[in-house]
Amino acid sequence: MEQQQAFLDSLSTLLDKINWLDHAVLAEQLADFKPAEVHTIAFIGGHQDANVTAIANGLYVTRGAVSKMTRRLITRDLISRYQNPDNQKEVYFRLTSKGEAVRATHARLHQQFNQRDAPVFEQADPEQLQQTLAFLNAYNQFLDQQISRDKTIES
Amino acid sequence: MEQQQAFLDSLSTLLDKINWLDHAVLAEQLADFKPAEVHTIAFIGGHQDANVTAIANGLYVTRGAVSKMTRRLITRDLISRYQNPDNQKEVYFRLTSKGEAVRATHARLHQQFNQRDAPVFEQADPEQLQQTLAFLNAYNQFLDQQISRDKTIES
DNA sequence: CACGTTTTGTTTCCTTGTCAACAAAAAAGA
DNA sequence: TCTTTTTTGTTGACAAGGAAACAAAACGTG
Repeated sequence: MEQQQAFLDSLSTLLDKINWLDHAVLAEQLADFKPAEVHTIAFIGGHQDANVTAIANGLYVTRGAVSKMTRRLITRDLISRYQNPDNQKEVYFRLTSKGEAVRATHARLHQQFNQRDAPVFEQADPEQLQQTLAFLNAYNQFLDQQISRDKTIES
Repeated sequence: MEQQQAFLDSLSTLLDKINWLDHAVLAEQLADFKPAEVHTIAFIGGHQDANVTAIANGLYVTRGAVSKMTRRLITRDLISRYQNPDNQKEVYFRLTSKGEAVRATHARLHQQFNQRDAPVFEQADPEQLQQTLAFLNAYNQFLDQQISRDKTIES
């Protein structure tokens, strides 16, 4: 049990630190764009025909949040909105050329972040790394089960 | 490099899912309290003589955020504020009995969350678990170095 | 001690997100 | 087909936090 708590604490602070470091660079290199804007642009750039619901699920935010964010990105000419002729309900998004430029910069910075942390992965025992990935996968699968079980109970 | 990215993705979505599941229970069992309120109460309950700066560092938020939150918690009679006679600058906090009750409920729910995920830890190879914790520790230490290096460069 | 520097806490404005209520479209079922 | 249910996107009120500017207290050093 203490091990379990230690794991979770380790995990949360790890991500807190990474975000802290990344954020400083992002704020400087993509100064004209808010973090959430870049985040959404990156997702749309990586997922063809993404609609509001898909983006919300992918970013783990509500549809309301996505609806507002996409509206802003459209007015800033970073994404464009389109629909399927035989579906008047769903709304899809794609990047404009301006949005694509942001996505490219973001991808470059991400590689830079990876390089920053690369030593940790190079110095680690490959076996240890493998074991870690395996455990994270197992945990993720377990949580997926829990979530789908929750959803069926709710109904 | 793909391994590194896989690791980070795995990690982020893992925490997203845990938060999702926890949040549903918290919202129901501690309906009168916002997540951030409970979070702050838990920290103060676990750290004697916590001042604004200490809480901010511990929760990875700004002092401004803590200042606002503590003000609210005081008006809701969940914490109380006190100072040291020989220091007119720092402000410390402790839980009221009402706050203590919230902390206790929160602790109980946390145990419940741990029990929910216990199977993952029980079924995992102890060696695998050990390796995972070791890797997380190594990564955390590396980031601590990076952060302190950043701070010295800034100056 | 006195003066400049640092630390601490607060406040204001802005960004981001949730929740809940809603309307319109699509899907499901009788 | 017609009706009911579900899905999808939007909006408004509000919660939460960050950044920057600020005042007051504490510290450091000549």
